[in-house]
Amino acid sequence: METGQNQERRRNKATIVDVAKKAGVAISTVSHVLNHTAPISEETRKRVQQAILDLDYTPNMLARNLRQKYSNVIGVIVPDIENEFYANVASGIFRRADLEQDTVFLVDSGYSLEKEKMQVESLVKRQVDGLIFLGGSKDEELIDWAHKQNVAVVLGDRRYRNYCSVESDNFKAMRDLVLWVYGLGFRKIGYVSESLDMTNLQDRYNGLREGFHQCSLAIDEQWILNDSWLKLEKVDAAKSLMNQMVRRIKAENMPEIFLTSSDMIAIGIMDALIQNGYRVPEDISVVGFDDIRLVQYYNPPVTTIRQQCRKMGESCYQMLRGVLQGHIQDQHIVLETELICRQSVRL
Amino acid sequence: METGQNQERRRNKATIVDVAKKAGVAISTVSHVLNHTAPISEETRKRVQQAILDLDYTPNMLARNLRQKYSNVIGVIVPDIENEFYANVASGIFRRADLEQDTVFLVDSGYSLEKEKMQVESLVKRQVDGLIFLGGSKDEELIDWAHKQNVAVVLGDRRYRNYCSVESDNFKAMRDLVLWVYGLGFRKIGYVSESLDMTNLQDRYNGLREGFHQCSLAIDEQWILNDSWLKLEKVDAAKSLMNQMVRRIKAENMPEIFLTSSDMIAIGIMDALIQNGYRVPEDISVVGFDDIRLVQYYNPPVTTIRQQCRKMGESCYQMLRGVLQGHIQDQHIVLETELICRQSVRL
DNA sequence: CTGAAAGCGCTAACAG
DNA sequence: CTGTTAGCGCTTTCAG
Repeated sequence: METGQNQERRRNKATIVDVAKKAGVAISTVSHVLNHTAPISEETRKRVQQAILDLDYTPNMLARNLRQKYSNVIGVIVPDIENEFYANVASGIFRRADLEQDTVFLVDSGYSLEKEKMQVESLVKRQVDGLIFLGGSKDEELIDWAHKQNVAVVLGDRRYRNYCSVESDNFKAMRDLVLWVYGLGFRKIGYVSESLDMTNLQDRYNGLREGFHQCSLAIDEQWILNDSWLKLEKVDAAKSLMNQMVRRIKAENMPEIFLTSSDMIAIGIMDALIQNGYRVPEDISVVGFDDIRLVQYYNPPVTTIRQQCRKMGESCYQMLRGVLQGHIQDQHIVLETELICRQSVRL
Repeated sequence: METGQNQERRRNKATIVDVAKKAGVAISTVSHVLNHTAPISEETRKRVQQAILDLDYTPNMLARNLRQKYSNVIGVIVPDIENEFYANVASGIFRRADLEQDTVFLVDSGYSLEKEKMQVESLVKRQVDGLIFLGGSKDEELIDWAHKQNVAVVLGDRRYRNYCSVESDNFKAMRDLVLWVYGLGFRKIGYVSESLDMTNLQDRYNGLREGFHQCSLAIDEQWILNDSWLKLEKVDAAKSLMNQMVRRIKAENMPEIFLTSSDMIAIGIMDALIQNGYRVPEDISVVGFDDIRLVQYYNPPVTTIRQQCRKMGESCYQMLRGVLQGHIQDQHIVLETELICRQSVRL
């Protein structure tokens, strides 16, 4: 932004001084009627109110917050707002925050640590009271830094140290899923996931292993895909990766079912499978994760693990308020998931 | 937020004074090394840098912006971040803003004027340089107010007065669509849209009428649905509304094709149609609008009008920078749309 | 109940 | 090249 220009902006905005002058009262009186911070005679209040209206005065929060040491603003950092899951969680935060008097500012880091750093610094420098980190990875230093700068932090869909957090029971979800498909008779089980650099992904993978273990199944590495590419362009990456796998593995050696860490990945896989002549679920079954809107309309509708996105957002916000008020710390909420049976699994 | 608590927060944060003291220099010197606003000897700079590191000092932007009169922050207001269209546009803004040094804060108004008002006021009071309003309606006063408060405003996917705006060519898109389906042989054409309280919706509707006019087709009101409910829960509302229509209108009097103002609505309609025994597109065809990801995976894949969402976001941002720098005003960008033929229209 | 005055943390002249 | 100082707009004692 060009400075010369901007210095012109806001030049003629009315300040509290103007209001005081116009109303013929002291500055502090205006402040008091504004904040109901002292009893003011009906008569002067009226005059002040009128002056405010006349001048179209709007208090400058920067100045106010500079004094007050708190801003009633919280920041939310998401890796990718186009991802329906994050959009849903964010929505939960917004809806919940609307009920209070907080304002929440959302920023999108685009899965880039560098950008995230800029965003978080920007938020912290503007004295937000708290920060909610949704997803994200390898940014632990940043979280610690924010915390050291005295801003309250809450983690959503992830976990780190003893920062307050709320997440799904990823381990249990995936373990139980394995047990379920095992019960259905599946033995050749594949798994496709983003690289395991996020705790939630790691948990799911661990749950998977535990499930395998409980069923005395050995993991066949050739059926396991963990690719970091899957994080950014889930559908396309999954499609391409699955195409490779189909080329690499003969039909009789393919898994009977693919479990995944994300609905988008499941979609990509099914696209590839179908293109390669496999029928879903007759030849190969697929299970998603998240239950985003897309999967219920896919053909076939996708069996998936539903996360309580909205609830997650609401809990994050509630929790943040708790730590802000000082009566919560080191709390970790775990949300139950739910298996949604549709038609992508052969029963 | 409880005041007592918050006043404790940030108590021990280092300020520029601490840094100056520690480095044994004047305050302004610190400021200068921070902002590269005067040449500083290598030696003192080093000392200052070290002090900054030692104290974990972070500049307080509130204080800085209080002096500088501009904040390098822009705000984005969306009606609903869960709506993929807005998420895409927002993403375009974020991506484009990352390239510059601006930080952008997004807020979600949840289609509520009251909430939007709070959000916008909050943004303006915090001295954002500019605001991008995406969608929204009946908030003209608010826009005027923001403008009067000296913040630059740009409108996305809408239009109002001579505020800078960027939107799709909604009129043309819908008119051409009518001509196209007419050319395909369709004569009984229905239309389902949110209520016409947004300029973009109004434009589409006008385009529709113009198309009808050019084809010398009369509009059959019983085939036209404009319901405000469709704004909030598009799919469910559309489904329910279509169920009603099916019950109201005998099969032989149903339209041969439904045009819509949104993909979500198209989905809802198709769901209802299919549930009622109609085949899409054999019995009735449907066309969407937006080309969100969902529709390419629907069964059948949906023919739709693609909007350049990402581009819209990028243009909004660019334009805002333009007006901030003062070399743009009263500019209105119109983005072309594209007809994406899939299988929901009988050819 | 109202007013005067001291800052909050920082920048921007202006001197030295 | 470095230091002094006067505010930015507001809140908040503390007197009156």
